Amino acid sequence: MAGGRVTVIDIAKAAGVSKSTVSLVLQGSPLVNEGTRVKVSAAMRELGYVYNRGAATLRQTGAKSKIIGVVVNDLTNSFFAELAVGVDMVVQSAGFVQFLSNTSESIDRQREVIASMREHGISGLIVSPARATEAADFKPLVAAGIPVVVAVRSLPGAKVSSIVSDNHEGTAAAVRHLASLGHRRISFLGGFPNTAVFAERLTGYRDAVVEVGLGFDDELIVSSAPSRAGGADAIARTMAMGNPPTAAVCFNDAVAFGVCDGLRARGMEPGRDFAVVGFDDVIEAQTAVPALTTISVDPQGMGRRAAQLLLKQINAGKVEAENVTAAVRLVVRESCGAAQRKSREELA
Amino acid sequence: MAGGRVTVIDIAKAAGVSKSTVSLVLQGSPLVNEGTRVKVSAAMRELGYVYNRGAATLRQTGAKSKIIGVVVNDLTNSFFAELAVGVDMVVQSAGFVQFLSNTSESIDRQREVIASMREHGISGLIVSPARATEAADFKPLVAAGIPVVVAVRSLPGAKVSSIVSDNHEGTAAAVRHLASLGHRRISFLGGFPNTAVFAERLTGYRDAVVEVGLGFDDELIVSSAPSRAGGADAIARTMAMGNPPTAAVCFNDAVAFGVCDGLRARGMEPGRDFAVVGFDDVIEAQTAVPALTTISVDPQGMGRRAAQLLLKQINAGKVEAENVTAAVRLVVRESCGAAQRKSREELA
DNA sequence: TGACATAATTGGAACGTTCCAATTAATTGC
DNA sequence: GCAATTAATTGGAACGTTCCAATTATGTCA
Repeated sequence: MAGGRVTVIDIAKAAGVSKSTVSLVLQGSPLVNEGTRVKVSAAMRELGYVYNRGAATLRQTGAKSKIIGVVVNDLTNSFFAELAVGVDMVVQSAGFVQFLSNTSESIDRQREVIASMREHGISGLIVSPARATEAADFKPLVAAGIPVVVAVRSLPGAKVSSIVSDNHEGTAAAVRHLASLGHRRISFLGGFPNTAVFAERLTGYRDAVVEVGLGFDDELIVSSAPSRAGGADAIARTMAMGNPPTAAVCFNDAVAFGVCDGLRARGMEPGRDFAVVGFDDVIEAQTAVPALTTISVDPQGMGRRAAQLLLKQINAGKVEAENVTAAVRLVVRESCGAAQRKSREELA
Repeated sequence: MAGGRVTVIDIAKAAGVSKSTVSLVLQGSPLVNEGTRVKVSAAMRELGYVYNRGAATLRQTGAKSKIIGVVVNDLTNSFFAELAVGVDMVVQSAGFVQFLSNTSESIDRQREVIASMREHGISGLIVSPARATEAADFKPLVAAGIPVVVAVRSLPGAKVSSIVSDNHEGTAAAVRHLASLGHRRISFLGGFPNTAVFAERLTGYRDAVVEVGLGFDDELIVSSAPSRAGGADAIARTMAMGNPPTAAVCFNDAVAFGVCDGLRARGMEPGRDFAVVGFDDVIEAQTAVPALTTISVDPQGMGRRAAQLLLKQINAGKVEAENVTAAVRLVVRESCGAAQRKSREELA
């Protein structure tokens, strides 16, 4: 059975050539005669040869391991699963293979995972960082010349490439849409204020709100945990104030769902009595009742672009940080009160 | 910057010992003196040493690579994403690292991916096979002594371990539940008849239907694509017959959603006019309207068990196929008409 | 024919680690 | 105080590959 594995020497012997020649055909060199090439290939098939990439990588100076690491903070969230699929697509067709790990927002786990990946000689890393990640955490990587692309969540001072969705434009579009529906008091609900994503989405809101001629009112900003429960909490606090808003753009879809819950608890129907817009366009957004109007970012496309960015850097050898922002688009469904109730046709 | 990487020899020199000693501390051998151990460790930290697992694996006879491969047919489906997370958990805490790839149901892709993993020297493989996978596809793996665990979809004649959900018991439980609600004509809708999963779920249905004293009626079995569209189609054909059923257990949740669509198209409300039960308990099942009564399988738990199974085999050295079936449970929500609607009845 | 270019092949050395047998240093027994 | 034991350490050799310089075979030109 598992007798000694068959090596390049075995097949050299079988084909009556030297191991060097075998190596040459392995890498498709034009130096080798057509006749010997087929002879060698036949022997490989015959003996069931499997290439030992580890040995090859060891010999080659440098780190051309054909492995790229992917680290996401929550694979359970379909947004990140899609992201990983996008990465896998392009990485795979470039002849690389993907090391994927999930950190569950644990920074310790993230450190372990990245260390392990380094030991395995990854030639690049795509990471959607766990919450408390600091820019310095990637210092050793870039010092070792390993390209890093940070995705989804931007990392303030890090000297690495990044790809994030256009948070600013997203919330701005949401505000413009709500204003066009006649809303004059629009809230911004949910999210932890000390994160980069929050800051970006908030300034998008703020800029748009003055752009359309509504004044900016501090009172209308109500932060909370970026979760369903957080949303319910935020809307409760919001509606308790003197001059409550009639619409809200939410930090993300989870918050938006919570806001809907909270509205119903006060006897108000989202979409009819109050307009709600989310952010992310998670799958549930289309099937929920009412279907959620939200800002859609294409996670799979984002994964693909992240991978392309990384591969470019790997091939270039030169590591030069590049920051790209992915376009987003407003998807109008029911929760903003604008549309026709026919969300279901989107599903096919 | 990226000057030659620091090796075990460099740190040996720095610590004033031999490379052998360094290797010893690397593997935590008790043979090395405490004093030298700290000296060496210090040097490692100082010089920023990173272990080269590839070189180590090369030296060690055998394939102890500390890499395990995970191949899923559709990572976009949250069921499989959860599965992967479960695998990652236990694999990770056992000091292994996960190579995850997505095949998108492409058998060619699957072959490529597995070949690539072999080249990288995986010490085990967990795979949820793409649709047309044949048992023979894993022959080379097991011949090479690489443990394989097939998950979710069983592979008829393969001599590998497997973990599948208890399909038989699942549909049986659904039938019993519907019968207890008074239904006398219960359909089985959707799914491709030529798959193992279909066969298991169907016999579960069939056995239960005679067990509760309803006769088995061929007419009540209507197959279709295992998708939302397929479900809509199946229910249309079903309701067109002479003596239509009043309830259906569906091949999976997607089919069940399609059945709901189809019912509404005929002016019937699922849960009130017709009972629907799904299978899988995808996330949308809880948020849909009406919330879907379904058979829940815990994909993350399944992933964990698959990983445990695999690790056991890796450690045992002996490869001995073992087949386990994971328990399922009926989750009663609204679509079967049993539960009282909470707050959403106005949509009807 | 000899000189020379070109095509194809080849033996060793190297990559960073672990293993083995062997060496040295420290400790014990009597 | 010397053999015997134990504790620490060590220098190669080896893993399977690729690279390099060197070699052999083949063809070309006056």
